[in-house]
Amino acid sequence: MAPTVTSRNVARLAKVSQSAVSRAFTPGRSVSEKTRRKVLDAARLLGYRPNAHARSLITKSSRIIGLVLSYLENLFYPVALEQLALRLQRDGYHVLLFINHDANADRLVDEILQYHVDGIVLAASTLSSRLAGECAAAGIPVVLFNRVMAAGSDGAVSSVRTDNAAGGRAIAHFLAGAGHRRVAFIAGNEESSTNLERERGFLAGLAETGLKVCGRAVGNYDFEQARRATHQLFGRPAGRPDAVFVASDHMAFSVMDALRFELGLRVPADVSVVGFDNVPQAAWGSYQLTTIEQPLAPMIEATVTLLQRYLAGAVLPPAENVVVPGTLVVRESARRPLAPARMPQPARTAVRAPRTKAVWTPAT
Amino acid sequence: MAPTVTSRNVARLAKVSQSAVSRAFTPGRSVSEKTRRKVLDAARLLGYRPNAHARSLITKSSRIIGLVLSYLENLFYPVALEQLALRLQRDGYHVLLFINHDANADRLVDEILQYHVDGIVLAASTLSSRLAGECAAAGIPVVLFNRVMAAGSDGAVSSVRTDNAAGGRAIAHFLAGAGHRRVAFIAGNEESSTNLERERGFLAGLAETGLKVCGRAVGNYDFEQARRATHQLFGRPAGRPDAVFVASDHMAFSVMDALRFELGLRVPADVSVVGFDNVPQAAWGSYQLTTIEQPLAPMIEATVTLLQRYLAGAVLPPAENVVVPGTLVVRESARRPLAPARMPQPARTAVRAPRTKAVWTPAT
DNA sequence: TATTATTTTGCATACGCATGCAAAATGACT
DNA sequence: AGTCATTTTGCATGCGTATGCAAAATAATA
Repeated sequence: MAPTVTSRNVARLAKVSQSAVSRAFTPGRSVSEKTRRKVLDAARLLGYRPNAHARSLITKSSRIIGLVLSYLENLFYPVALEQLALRLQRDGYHVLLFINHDANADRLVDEILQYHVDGIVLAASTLSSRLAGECAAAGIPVVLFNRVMAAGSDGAVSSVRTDNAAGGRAIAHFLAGAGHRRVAFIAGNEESSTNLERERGFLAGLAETGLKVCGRAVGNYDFEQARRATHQLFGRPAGRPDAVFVASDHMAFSVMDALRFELGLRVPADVSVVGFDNVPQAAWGSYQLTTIEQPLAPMIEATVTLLQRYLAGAVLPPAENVVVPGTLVVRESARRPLAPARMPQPARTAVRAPRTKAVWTPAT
Repeated sequence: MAPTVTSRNVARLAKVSQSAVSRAFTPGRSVSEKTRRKVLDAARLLGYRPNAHARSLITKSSRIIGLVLSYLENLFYPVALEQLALRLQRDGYHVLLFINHDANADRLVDEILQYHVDGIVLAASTLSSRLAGECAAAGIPVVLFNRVMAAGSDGAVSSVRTDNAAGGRAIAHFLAGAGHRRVAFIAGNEESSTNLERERGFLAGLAETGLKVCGRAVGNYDFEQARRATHQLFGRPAGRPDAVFVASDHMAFSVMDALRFELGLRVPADVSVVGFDNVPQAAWGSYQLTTIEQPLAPMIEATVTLLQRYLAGAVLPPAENVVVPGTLVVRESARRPLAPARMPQPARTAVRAPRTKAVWTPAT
């Protein structure tokens, strides 16, 4: 195989010491312009680049962020992934990917920790508190993306998410304002914090307008299951809902297709459909989906900021839960309110949850 | 920060030597069951996991594969990414992600090589031959995914792709067989090998049935540009095509939306639309897109096989270009032929291109 | 030019682990 | 119990780099 080019080889060629080579490649180190030039020339000649692994062994920083994802078919995650990776690259970090279908989180954690990543972004599965503890013990910061830890978990972990409850509530008022009285809900994964919050906000919003949900089915954030849920709710004419809030855009597309092409219903004439996420497809002509936008840019920014706060500090800052406001994007998949929707309080406000004290303390 | 747990700590606790710890964590090494147990117990107690960077420093294998992608909005890539990452995880490898929007490949290569990845999968941008040379010099195998090197490039690099030409040809015969006489083409990125091959095959296929393309526009694999291309081709009634082959599904969705909702044309009654890729959305009710399926499973398998052939061998095997057959998936977006399409020769055949000799030789 | 302040450089060492080698331990067989 | 084959173990070293420290070189000042 190719003989690895080391800093020593460069040093010899440039007639300087190995340390000089190292310093020439480390911004902010003391090197004269002359030797720096000599080193870089020699390095280019030999095709040398510093070995990141050897470097991380000493600096104790791999400049790698572990990202845990599950299914990528829902465009929300690929797009977020792209943004996050780009943002991190700007700062010299890179994303090591972990796909986690089954919830076999044990092996996953082992694998992640072996790489001594500088941080973990979790956008799949819910972190067990045991798992959070292990990362904490290893001194690795974890940021939950688009999810929070189950209430009552002991380990406090930082998180970034959209204000799901406010979004659900805004949708309730929007639908009620449009005169809908028979409103249904199609849930995602019932365990997930996103679904719990969206549903809670939705029900609360309905209650504020004197409504109750008239149908509920579970789509589990899956395209096919959402289709079945649609048949379940809209299969028989009797007592059919005239509006439905679907817990994610990805499912909402399935719902619209099923309504139109399998059940012969018109959207929005017969049924109003509202989603959540505002993935790119929501703007496509075939769907024109009214939905709550999850503002990716600020979410990514918050994620990176949280990570950096960890990386910078000698002392570990407390866990923080960032909540970003979502925006109702009105398109054509749902009837519009005649008058602007009335809401007791503004549904979208920047909410910053009270900082949770970190339970885990840095081991020296 | 957390004190790093090393193999020495474990060794001390387990009352064995550091080498014993190392061996206990390396399958296939000589350790008695007794000490192995002792070591694992101590390791669990301390929360020890071997440091992948230190390990890779010695073994000269990072068990990391670099994956270069650009835009993830076209679902083909996220899905491929997911499959690939899963497949590699099974073998103990992991994916380090590089997003490459602008074609600033120089910095990219520097970054990748620093991590001493065991291999590179390139699914974005076309590798300049200079770049291929650098990877070769560093002894890092490169596999192009869904693309090939520009003809005439000196560096031979392995690749895996669908038989794009055969696919384009099959589509031509399919459309001609359905009685279409005014057939247009919407190109992707005109530089890309995928587009070149698909277009070439399409034109060849049309020629075989005595047809010529009656319109052509460029969508550059972009949703919005595909929309504009559609207006360009179908904007005026005079001489309007009655069928169009769009170089990717992702663009085809845009084309269908534009035809239906902006130009008031019916698909397939007024215009037949055919795509390429068979991304999940192609099966969705709103599109029901007739398209060529890129068989992901065999493509991933071939990619991994190629990589492993490199990783295993002490001597570098020659570059190999794997071509996998695509399948025409007939749905509702295009008129169907009355009689089964007649084709001089079967359009889908497993073609394995002649092995290209590797131009670069291993440096020792 | 002599003296001091400042920058640059090289030396030596450590990061955490795998591995060749020889010593020790174990097992097999007279 | 004694000899030999085999397995297990520990020692020592090196992978490629960063960094503290002291020596050397340079710049600044008198």
